[in-house]
Amino acid sequence: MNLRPYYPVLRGTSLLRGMRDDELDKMLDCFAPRVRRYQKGEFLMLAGYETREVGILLEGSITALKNTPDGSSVAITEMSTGGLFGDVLSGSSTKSPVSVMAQTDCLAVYLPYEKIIHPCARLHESHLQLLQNLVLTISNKYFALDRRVELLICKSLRVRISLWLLEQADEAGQDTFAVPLTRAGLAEYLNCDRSALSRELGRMQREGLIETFRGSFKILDKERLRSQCQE
Amino acid sequence: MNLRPYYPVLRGTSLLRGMRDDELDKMLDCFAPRVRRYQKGEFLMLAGYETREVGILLEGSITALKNTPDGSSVAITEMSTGGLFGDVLSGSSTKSPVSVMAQTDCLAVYLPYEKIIHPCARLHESHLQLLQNLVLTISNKYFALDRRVELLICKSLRVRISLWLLEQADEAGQDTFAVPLTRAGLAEYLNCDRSALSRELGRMQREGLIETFRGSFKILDKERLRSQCQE
DNA sequence: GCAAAATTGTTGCACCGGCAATCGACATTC
DNA sequence: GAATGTCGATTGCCGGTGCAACAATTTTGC
Repeated sequence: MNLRPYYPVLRGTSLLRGMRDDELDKMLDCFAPRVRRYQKGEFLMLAGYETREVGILLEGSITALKNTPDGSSVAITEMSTGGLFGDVLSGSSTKSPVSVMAQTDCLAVYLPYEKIIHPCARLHESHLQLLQNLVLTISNKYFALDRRVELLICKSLRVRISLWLLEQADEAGQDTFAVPLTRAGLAEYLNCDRSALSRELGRMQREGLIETFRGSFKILDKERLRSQCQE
Repeated sequence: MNLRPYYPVLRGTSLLRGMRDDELDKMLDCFAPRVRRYQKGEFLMLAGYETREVGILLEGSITALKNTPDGSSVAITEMSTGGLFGDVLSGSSTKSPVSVMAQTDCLAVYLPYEKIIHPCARLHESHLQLLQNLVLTISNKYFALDRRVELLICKSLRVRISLWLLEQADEAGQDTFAVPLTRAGLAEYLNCDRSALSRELGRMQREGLIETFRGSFKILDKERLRSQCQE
């Protein structure tokens, strides 16, 4: 299958960021990737199985589901066109802790991990860049998870919220920002009850620390907010 | 510096697992690694800085410290000879979230990340293995952290303990096992108070679920223990 | 433009678990 | 053997937060 029409998508991924057409040509020639179409609701990946391929979503969107200890499953991430999945997994010998389901009809291409990790003898410069990108991608996911842990181990909800707000503001580069999260979603990320989150955000507003409206947040007193984290 | 005396140590690391002498010779020749000695209490790595080297501990032991939001720092890991540090970090563009301190006098060798990620033109087979090992190492750390998150998001302490016990038993391959953790250490991992942990373990013993003595645990009723995790 | 569904805020209640203090069992050192 | 330090267990207290229920508002679908 000719992947050229999808080169802009591929270039947008953290794995193949900024690669030129001729570079992609050469690499994809090496990889001989398989491409597959899915209907909404089909599974691209099943929890409990190993995988030796890195998937890139060319069309549509997907949901990652994690099986809870009690048998049901909860959504943990959503990804749209250009999304990468199986990247961490294919490099490890672990069985997948998540299933990946097609949220809409979609199209995915799979790069064999063996080919990625074993640069061919021609040793294309772009392949080395790809390797670096792979490690970078995985490492960044590691640190994202690490920050999450740092949030989760904070005992009081007030601290978790404060840390999260400061982190978001830092990321946004300004003290006013919006996030694409509902209250329920934020509560889940912060691992607390939705009503408790509302309650605490309300308190923090009354104390003049922040202002909130839906997904928008404004930090009014950064210093005092930082001091909330002390314990 | 001649590293030959340390080849057994290097072979024991997840990065250079099982490499033959001649392979190590060739690779270390490529890498031109630096070696440095530290006195007890010196820092091998400082939080807040980037690093572009993977460190391997050749002698002695080290402690990884994480700066808490309130300014102090807590120990999160200890490593002895053969320990690997900076592996995840050097592949990312993140600033180190941890400092690494020499717990005893020690000796470390540093492999430049650039050289690791850019296999030289001679394309040694062992270098490709090294790359695979690097990705494997980082991926495994990711999944270890992922399991930690899964523990932490469980609301009740009873569930967290039950999950942990089942995971440990699974890892040990039998229902009786010992872990090198004090109660305080376990409490920290499970993110709870030490006394609360004792209380709950006591309750679980009275209920006939488990038996504990110091660092030893015995699961008496695996089925019922699993059912504890339901909510 | 209306009904249904989703999202958010609010509040009372109950209870889990953090905290602090105390005790006993052991190990280590002088 | 006395002194000291480490580790685990126990207990009373009470504050934070999960839970359930309901109201207010916005969004979605037809």
